[in-house]
Amino acid sequence: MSTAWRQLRMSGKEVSLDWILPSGQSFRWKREGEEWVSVIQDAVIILRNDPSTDNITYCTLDPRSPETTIKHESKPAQIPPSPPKSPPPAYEIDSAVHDYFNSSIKLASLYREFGARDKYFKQIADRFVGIRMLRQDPWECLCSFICSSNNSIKRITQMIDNLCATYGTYIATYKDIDYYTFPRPSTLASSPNCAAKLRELGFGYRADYVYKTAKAVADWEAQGNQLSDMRGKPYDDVREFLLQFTGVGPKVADCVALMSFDCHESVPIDTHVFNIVKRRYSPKTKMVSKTMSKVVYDELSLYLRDLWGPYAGWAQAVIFISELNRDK
DNA sequence: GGGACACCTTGGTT
DNA sequence: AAACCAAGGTGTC
Repeated sequence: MSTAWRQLRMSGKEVSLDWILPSGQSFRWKREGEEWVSVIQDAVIILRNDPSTDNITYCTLDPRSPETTIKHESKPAQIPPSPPKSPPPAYEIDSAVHDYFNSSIKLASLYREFGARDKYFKQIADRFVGIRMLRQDPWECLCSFICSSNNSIKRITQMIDNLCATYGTYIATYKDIDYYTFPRPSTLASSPNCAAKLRELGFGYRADYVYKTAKAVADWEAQGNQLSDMRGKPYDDVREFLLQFTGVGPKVADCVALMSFDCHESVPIDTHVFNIVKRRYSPKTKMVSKTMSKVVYDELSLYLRDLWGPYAGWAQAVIFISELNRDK
């Protein structure tokens, strides 16, 4: 039913799936017992956490397998079933998974540096180990974070599920859950009544943002561009580029820059980080305002970037998750 | 140019 | 139970 299990040679200190995958970087991971399942580069990936060996193994589903194709007749066949593709060769899956987890970046040394620069980080670091940034597909990341505005992780997840099930391409079923590709911008842009449909799918006022941005990106891509071309450009350029899209403000732009465009210094200031700064860092920042504004946003983001250094965004992820789990 | 204000919808709290 | 608030904010006056 699947290709062979392979090893993601990263220790628990380097990556903790249970912290990273459900905490609002990607909104597409499903937990199945000790496994985490999602789609990377249009292939279903199953990650298995093996605490006994302090290692993670993974495999990909073979879409042609009977076990994974049983459910076809039960779905509305609006999308013509394209002939099942064969799974990508193992080396491609390997490189995709390692790329997705930013595996060449060593977390241990980053934690050391953050701890040395910031007393508060040092204080919480022991309880929040293995928190790293994923390196996500640019369009999926951009689209997901447009949906994140004034919203909760739970509902964002639901919206993205609906989006993929409606506009994505079916890949395979695993443990009774169907997996789909993330729809391309051009698919959304050319789909009739897309914005209205998105509202029906629970997007609320974000439906227009997603549709307009999909159209803008599709047009731009039609001229021979690719979002991933922006990788490697300076943070300010990436940010300016992203801010042109409807539904993208400073916070969303910083998230996408950090999580998809390799801008490791980008520090998104969301409501949780804002709260924790008020509570823990405020005396140092002379930050008195109670509400967010563009100026306050820029000040805070810059302050934390200076405090944590070139990989400040990675420290932000740790702080963010610690705040999400404050009660635990 | 900054500061209210509205915005879809869901889930949790009072 | 009805009202209210917050949720990884943004666009618009």
